[in-house]
Amino acid sequence: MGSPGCEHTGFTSHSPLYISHPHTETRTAWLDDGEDIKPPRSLLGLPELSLPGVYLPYCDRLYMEENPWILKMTEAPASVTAPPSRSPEMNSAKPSEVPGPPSEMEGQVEERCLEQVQTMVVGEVLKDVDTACKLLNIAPDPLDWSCVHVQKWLLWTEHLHRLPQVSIMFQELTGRELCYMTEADFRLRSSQFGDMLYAHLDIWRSTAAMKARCPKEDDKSADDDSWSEVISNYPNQPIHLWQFLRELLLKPHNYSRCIRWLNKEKGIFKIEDSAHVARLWGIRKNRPAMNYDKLSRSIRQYYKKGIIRKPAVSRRLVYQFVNPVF
DNA sequence: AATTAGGACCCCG
DNA sequence: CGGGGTCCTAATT
Repeated sequence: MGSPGCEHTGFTSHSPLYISHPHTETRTAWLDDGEDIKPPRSLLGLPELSLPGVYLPYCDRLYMEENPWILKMTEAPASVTAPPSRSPEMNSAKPSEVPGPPSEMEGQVEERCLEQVQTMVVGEVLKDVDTACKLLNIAPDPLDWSCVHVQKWLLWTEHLHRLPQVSIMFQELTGRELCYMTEADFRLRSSQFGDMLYAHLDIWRSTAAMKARCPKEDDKSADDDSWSEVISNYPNQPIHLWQFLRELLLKPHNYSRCIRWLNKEKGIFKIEDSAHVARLWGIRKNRPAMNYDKLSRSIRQYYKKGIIRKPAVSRRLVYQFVNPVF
């Protein structure tokens, strides 16, 4: 009876982001889009996040969420196209729109727009790195990673981009060692995805560098009450399943598609996508074989401990925190 | 076919 | 020892 979760937004977590302008035309696409389109080489090796067309490997939900700037950019001479998916009508239709040579003013407008985009992109990247850090319980700077952290990050990246398991090829490597590897080294370990992983790592390093440079740049954003909240301590404090679930629940922006409150006051929540939640838990615990069967077994252990129970009216995939202190 | 409930056993910090 | 992970059986939805 229920419609499965994916509908509300209309985009999938891996819709491509399109940005184009007269001089640069960049399209990013996710690997499982079928054709494997990669960002221009020049973008991959960049030490900084400064680019006109932006490759955003792990900003999954990035700006698919009807963002204002997309509209702005559409009005500007430089056109931004954000095809919702594969709708054939969208692309080729309008010959009248082909712009002449850009005037100077148009160039300025364009630059400003690009600046805006960059700023927002950087913000999003920072946010996503932050989220990943908290979920994985790893430091933002790859240089600080242990072998375990490296594996977590790899699992995470694989998960986010639906890569096959390449993490096995990077075992026994610390973050520092990883950072010293060249792109060629990466490709040696995975001929198909090495460069991609290299690019992702590069973004993390850039982000860490940026954070180091301007450490006060915390987004004020009100919707993310995540900064102080939660997540206790960095060191490898083992996290409990119920804590992890609570973390996900407290980040509806990122995870409401797989787990959400039915009644926050009473602590009642529903797992919308059991497989996804299990995967996240597996990544967090470095247990690639985790699945909902096992996760739910662990939840059931909480019954007799009085941490989680089934609500009065039992429904599938619905649980309740016994002491909802939120 | 998925989910639920719990028993059993094992591993690890 | 506690908290899970893994595997399994049986019942329920």
